[in-house]
Amino acid sequence: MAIEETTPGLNFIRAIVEADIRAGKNGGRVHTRFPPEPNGYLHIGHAKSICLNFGLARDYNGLCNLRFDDTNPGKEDVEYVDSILADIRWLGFDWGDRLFYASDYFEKLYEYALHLIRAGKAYVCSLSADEIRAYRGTLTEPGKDSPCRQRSVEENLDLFQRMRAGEFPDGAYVLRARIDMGSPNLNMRDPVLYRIRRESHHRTGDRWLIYPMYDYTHPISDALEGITHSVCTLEFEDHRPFYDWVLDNLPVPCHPQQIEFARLNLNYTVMSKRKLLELVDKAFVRGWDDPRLPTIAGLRRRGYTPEAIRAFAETVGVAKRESMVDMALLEHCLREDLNRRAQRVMAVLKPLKVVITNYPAGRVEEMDAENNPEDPGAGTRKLPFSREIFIEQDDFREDPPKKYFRLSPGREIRLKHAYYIRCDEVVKNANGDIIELRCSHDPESRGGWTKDNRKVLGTSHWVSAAHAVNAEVRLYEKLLSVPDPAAEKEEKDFKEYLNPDSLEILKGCKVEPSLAQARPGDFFQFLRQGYFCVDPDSTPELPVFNRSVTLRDTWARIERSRQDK
RNA sequence: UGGGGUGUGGCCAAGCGGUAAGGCAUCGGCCUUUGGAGCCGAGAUUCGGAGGUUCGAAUCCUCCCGCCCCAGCCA
Repeated sequence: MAIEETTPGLNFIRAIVEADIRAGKNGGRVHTRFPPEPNGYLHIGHAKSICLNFGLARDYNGLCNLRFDDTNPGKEDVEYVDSILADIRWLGFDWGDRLFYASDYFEKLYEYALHLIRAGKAYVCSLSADEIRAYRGTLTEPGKDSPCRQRSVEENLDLFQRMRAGEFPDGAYVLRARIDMGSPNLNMRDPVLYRIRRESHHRTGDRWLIYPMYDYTHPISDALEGITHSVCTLEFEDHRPFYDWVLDNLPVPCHPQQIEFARLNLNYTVMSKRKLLELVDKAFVRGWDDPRLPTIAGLRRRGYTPEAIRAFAETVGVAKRESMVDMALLEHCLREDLNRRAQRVMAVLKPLKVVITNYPAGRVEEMDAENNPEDPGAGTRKLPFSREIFIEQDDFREDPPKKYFRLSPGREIRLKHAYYIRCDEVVKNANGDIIELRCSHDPESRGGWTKDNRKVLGTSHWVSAAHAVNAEVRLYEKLLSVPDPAAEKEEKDFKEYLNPDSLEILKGCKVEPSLAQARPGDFFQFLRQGYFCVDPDSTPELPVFNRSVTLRDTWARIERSRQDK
């Protein structure tokens, strides 16, 4: 694994793993696995688990398998396995030749089931789904034994084989573990091991008519692969006694240890597969890779880097308490990565024309611009400057408020890498809209300096009108308008909280000429605005940029706090 | 009113009997040809609450309270 992060501090799982290594457990071996079900796209929460499992293997000289938990054919699809493979690879992890599918083990799983039946530890039950539920009891009352619990081994064997052979319709029988209907842990009240499903499986086709349940499949799959530490999320804590029961009652090669941690929750977004699927299916977003979604595909299209996501996964930590991580932390991780690496470029999103009246018409100067002040090795490039330029509409106020350090009538600012300009005249149309500024430049300020060292109010980005490239820019905001719909007073459907302003498409943006060559996947810092990446929709005729994250914006904060008052 | 977990500043999170790490966010200041970046500084007399043990407790004990998960032939 070519991951460069230094070994992170110890979380409780690493503490367990290190203690096991010290104790010589598993011969000092560490072997984890990431076990997604191919029924949806991976999201940032999965990324945390991926980084955890692959990171454990990386840091303790171990291995991490990728295994698809594909035991429910009705919900699963190859589209999902393909996307999952691509996303994990993109995140920077490598499972080597250890790509497995639970469906690879169907035959062995079946044989193990036979073993349980012969040992009197599993039986075929003819109760209906409703009856099983009724017999299960409740949280506070014990369940009742199924009348089928005493079926003979021979009859169970015969029935189970015939279930496989397809002699019965869906739902006619299930295979159940015989444990304890009085257990306070519902998962131990004779859980279902196999159900009949006449469904075609994306890998095994129509070979199977019975499918094993997750709780039965998972421990055996782990054992067959020699997993040492089986890391999963908190909701499976109650399942651990059954995980152990399966392994204790079957002649499996080893007994992995299941360890549970709290899943990641992020505010202002949705993380459940069900909700993500709904947003995609009902076209609230443009697809699984919509840049507003916390899916890996969406984050990638948004401009997130694998490095930023990995750093985030390390930073949030691993623990057992339910938590809600602030989206600002994710954004911070992206900024930190991109600040070091992104080339700075000039892009005017909402253009305002400026005519520099004392600059000769037809003259073009090539100004030197550094590509990245954080990285001297990034070099410089030439920017054409001419009499007519565009600046940002936000960089001019006819009536500037206090602390506004930008252009206004009579005031002087610096055009980054170019000249100082002073605003002499504001041109408006019949509606009173400002359509043009007439300014004069100081020829002595070429490059953005003057000998007298006088201070200017601020520095603006700009682009030469004659040389600018037209572009489309997509601005993204939070997916939800509230941090946590579940915490709202009124219980509404989560879709009620979708932020109506999560996407703003800007046409007619003006970007510096070098950006005509930008390719999908390239990322930049649009000076003073944020980090942007080239969208796959981009064409040579019309580049399309996605805003990945804004720069920290002190002025915006001042204005916001003024509004609050 | 069964069982399993969990409660440390706004959000994460260390800490495992010796007197509250770190990150994000926030607020000041410095610096700045990005109101970016960077740098410096501020904030829990306190660890869900109440008792107790101890020279000493976030860490041990007792009781109480809050929150999460479990009654799929989903994972």
